[in-house]
Amino acid sequence: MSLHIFNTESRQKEMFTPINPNQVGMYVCGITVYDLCHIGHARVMVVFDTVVRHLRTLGYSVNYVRNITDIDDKIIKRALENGESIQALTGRMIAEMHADEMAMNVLRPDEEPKATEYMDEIKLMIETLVQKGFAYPAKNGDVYFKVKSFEQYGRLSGKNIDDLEAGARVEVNNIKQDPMDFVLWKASKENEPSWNSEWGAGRPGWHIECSAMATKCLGNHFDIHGGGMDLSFPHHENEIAQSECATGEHYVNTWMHCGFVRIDDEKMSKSLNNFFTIKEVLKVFHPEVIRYFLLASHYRSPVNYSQENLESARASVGRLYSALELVAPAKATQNTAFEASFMAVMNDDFNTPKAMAVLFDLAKEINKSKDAGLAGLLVKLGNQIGLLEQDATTFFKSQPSQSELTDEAIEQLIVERKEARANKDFARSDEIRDLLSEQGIELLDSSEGTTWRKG
RNA sequence: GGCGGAAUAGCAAAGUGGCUAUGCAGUGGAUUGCAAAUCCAUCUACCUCGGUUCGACUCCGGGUUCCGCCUCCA
Repeated sequence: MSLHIFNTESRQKEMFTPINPNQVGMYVCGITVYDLCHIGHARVMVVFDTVVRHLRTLGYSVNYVRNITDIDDKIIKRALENGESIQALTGRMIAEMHADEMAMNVLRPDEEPKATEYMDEIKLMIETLVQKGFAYPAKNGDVYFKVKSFEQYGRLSGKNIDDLEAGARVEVNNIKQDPMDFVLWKASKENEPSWNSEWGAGRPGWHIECSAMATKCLGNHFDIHGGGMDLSFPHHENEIAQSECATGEHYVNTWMHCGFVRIDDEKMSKSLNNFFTIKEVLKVFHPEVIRYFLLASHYRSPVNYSQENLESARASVGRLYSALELVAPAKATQNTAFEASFMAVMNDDFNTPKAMAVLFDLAKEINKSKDAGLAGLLVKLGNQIGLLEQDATTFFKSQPSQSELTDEAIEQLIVERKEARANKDFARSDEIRDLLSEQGIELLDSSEGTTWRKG
């Protein structure tokens, strides 16, 4: 049983074999930090977090690198609008991003290189490309990559250079030798942050940042490179061109791209202004509910964000936790068919929806058998994909809710209801149940007494 | 125009050349003072038209519709 991953470049599932046995180098394109992260960003974070967790479960030592783009046109523009410095803006947004990740139970990457801290590597790579004849400085101080000098350009996206030119959506620019050429170094305008270089003051283009950082952190040739679908062209195509021309080595073995989060069947994005930030959604839904929602579809498929879908996800996660509330987990039972299926489906290109189905089958078995070892196994397998990390009671009490009631006030009402029930005053008892129900608080009676939960 | 991806029950979402996916919701029953949770049973499927096949939702071909990329984008 071995891991198979769908490689965007070959458009098929391939058996995964790391370059160095037992070690995996993985680079994922991170965020441009000019605003808060939205649910689309959350998907990339959660998907690749799940990939890393599974690779580690398989015993690989993973070096997970995810960059931060902390210099770019949008950042400059936003800082100016806000009347704050670029560092203040990016520093704030990076802190917010880390807070979002922590809330979502996303493990921090092993390295988070920032573009502004890799200027030497970036300039060196551009220099090499110019020296080797793959790039040229233009008269205005920009430096461009000569797309036609790389014969294999288009091999990742399956695009043909001639078709691209016919598309006529490329920037009109008489400074470039060819309309397809893309910028490696941008001459700075007045009042823009800049770094000195042999081509004059400027800053790097977006594509070269990733090539330089990935190469510096993981070497010229590494195992996995990931990102959102929209990055496969032109960003990743350009990375291949830059890196392979500069180093002369094959850049990446496996390309992974995750699908979009949609709103009303349209891509969620900042430019369309139809996005929900992670923070907004966390106000309404528990982080594990959001994580479940994102993993309940295959990572390459689109997911549609909606209130209904999140509510359904909440009920589903609740079913898993109900089993754990019913049976306190003990040490996980070893060598079960459940675990074998779970591993098998995860090894099949990270089929998390099928992995969930295994979890539900397991939950059903726990409900029937009351087997504490199986409950432990449910927790163990859930944890492998970043779910079921909480105690069941804590989970049910920590659902975001509109309730104004304090825990003490709720307990108070439960005591009052207990007395009413003892006196067979069921009218008052039901009144209290309804009152709490309106606040989103559910009461659960059992032989051991009454407990409550939110949601 | 070029390249790529989708169409599965009320909703969400996997998958398979013949064998119950799974979850939410619904229905009937057990259980409960009433509920919740749970268990048992149960109703809803594979866009369309052809072809291959003993047999296709699954393979092949033609349609239709939707989405993404080709410009910054996760």
